[in-house]
Amino acid sequence: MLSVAYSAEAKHLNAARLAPQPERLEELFCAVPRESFEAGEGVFWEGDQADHVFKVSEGVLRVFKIIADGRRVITGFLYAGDLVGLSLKDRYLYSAEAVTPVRLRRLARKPFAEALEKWPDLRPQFFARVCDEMATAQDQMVLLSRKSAEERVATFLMLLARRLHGCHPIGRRIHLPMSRLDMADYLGLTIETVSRTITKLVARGVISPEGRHDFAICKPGKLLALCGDGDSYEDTIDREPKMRQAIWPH
Amino acid sequence: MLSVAYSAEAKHLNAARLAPQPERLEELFCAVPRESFEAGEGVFWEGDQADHVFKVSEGVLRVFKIIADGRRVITGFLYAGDLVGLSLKDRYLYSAEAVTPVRLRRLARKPFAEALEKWPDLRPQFFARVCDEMATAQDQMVLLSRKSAEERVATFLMLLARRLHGCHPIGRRIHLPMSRLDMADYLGLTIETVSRTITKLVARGVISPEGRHDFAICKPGKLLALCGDGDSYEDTIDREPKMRQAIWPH
DNA sequence: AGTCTCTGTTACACACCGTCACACGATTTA
DNA sequence: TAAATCGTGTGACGGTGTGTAACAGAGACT
Repeated sequence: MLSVAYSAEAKHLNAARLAPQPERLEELFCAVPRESFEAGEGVFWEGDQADHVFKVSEGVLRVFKIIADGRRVITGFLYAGDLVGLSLKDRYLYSAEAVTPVRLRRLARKPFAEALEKWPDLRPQFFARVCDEMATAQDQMVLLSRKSAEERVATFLMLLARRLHGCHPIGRRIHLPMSRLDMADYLGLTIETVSRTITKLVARGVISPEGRHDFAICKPGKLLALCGDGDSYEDTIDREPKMRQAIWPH
Repeated sequence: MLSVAYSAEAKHLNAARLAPQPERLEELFCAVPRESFEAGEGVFWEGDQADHVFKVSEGVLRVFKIIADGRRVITGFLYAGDLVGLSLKDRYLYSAEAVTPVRLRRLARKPFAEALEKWPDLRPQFFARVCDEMATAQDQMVLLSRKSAEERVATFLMLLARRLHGCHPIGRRIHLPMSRLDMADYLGLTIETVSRTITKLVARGVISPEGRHDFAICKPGKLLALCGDGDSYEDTIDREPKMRQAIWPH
């Protein structure tokens, strides 16, 4: 199963460990075939032996934990380009399911780890990924700990807007591929509260619906203000596209 | 400033980069003198140039973020042995202050990073640290997202009990060095709710106060049940002391 | 001792959000 | 076509936790 579907990356025909030095972490995944998952299908489960690292190439994934009474907490949504399973425990810390139809590439830990050992240039990139994940987790803690329902929803919309901003430099449109329940479990709210809050934002003209899962941002400034991030040093202007190169290890 | 105050570690008299290969990550910090901070004093601030990595050797630190209206979110408490500032951004993601009088060792990023490059055996340990931090953050998200006030406080008490458990294998006593406000900002509650909830736990005989900042756990089983972690695969029995060695990179 | 300050506790009214219930539209099934 | 199912929106209602208090205790200081 060493054949590669994606011909543009055909220069890496061999298994990752035999390939020439990759410049980018993502290239490690080019050597393995893509797998497909239907919407709702599980990729791995919390507590499973954590044998693989994944790279999403299409679609959206949700990662979540379940606690007593079946309460679910979605700790993140993962989009194309994101890596999953980097947390270096022997077992997965969370479960992962496809929100939309998903295509991803799976790499066993061993070759992944060996690649990191072998090519030091990859390590800063890897650190940067883990670091971003940590930063995101911290922001989420802030959201869950101290933000109101409205601030949570606004923050979520801004998050998605920024994410799409990467693809569509213009365009104030957001697409919400996940259900209201997913949003609720991500934001620490209920579906009803999410629904009502969105309705309220629409009523105020901050956003405007274009179907159930698409919205236009009519007042970006207002939406940003509603996030409640009136925060220390973070500037209001869009930061430059995320540096994927870690600052250190030098 | 190469002299070392702590004579028991005098074998590492030189700067970390010149020292013999350390077996443990912590040893990197032996070469630098300890600094002292009074209770309430700041160590570094969110947004500061992240030039240093710290190891707490005595006392307790709180790390936190501030958002609009001065709302504060404490993302963690750090005890002796914990490392701070590992997140690999160019700027600190959070601020750090001393809860109690604190002594810590500070290492510039450069020698720290160089040590990681030079001695591959240290990398798994470093990964393990970051990974633990990630796992803790996830648990905290669960707590903040879906747990009731009582479950939050119970979880917090169990956390501290387990932490002290490392030092005192027996003894069902917990010491809360931080104020109720700190607890509240960590648990996403208000001081009043924290206070009320503790009172309730005392009234039910689950814990019993021994001064404002010390409690005895009278019914450990009950307290554990109140945590709401009735969770999938996590066993009820105490896990073996945390592995500090990462499973991989092998 | 007496006073001041700081932290923690308790009380009560209120707000936000969760719970429960049902309606609506879209899609699937009989 | 009718019925069922699912995701979603909206309303009424109530509970958990909040906010504003006042109060109690423990130290620190004169």
